[in-house]
Amino acid sequence: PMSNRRRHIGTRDNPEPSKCLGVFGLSVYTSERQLHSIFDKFGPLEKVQVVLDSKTGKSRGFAFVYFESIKDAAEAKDECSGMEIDGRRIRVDFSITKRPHTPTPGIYMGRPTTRGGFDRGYGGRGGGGYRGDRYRSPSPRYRQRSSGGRRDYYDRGYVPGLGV
DNA sequence: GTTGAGCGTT
Repeated sequence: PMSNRRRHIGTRDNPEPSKCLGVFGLSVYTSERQLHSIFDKFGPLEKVQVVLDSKTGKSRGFAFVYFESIKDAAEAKDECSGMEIDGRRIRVDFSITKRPHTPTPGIYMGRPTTRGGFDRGYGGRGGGGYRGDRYRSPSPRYRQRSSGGRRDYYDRGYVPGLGV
């Protein structure tokens, strides 16, 4: 197909520019409102959609952010890819899929866990520990706001004035 | 309060 010097467009290797960004590698505790406040800085958003597991209702660890402007989306992609949210390094790209898929008929099609090299050999985890409620950008352009850590409280139902 | 990577439900 086409030329072998050029990869297909619309694949994960070559996402076609879009107003929709895919955000991957998220902590399951990162909420839409967190993502909204982060990506909002680059331009108005249409919506933020964290993909939830149908049965558990928990985040599957990735999300889609819809910008109104494709230009803002491109800027946000460059600025936010590689940033850290809740202790996870996220990857941001133009989404290759547009809309949600039709409901999955089967059971969770998770990857067969070939534990061949991950359970061992990655053992830098001891003592490391994530603080877990901060995000920061690899680029100096992005500045964390002073309210950064408080969003977690909102996400867990804490509302000022209603008592703790 | 999980750790690999992961492109989607109403």
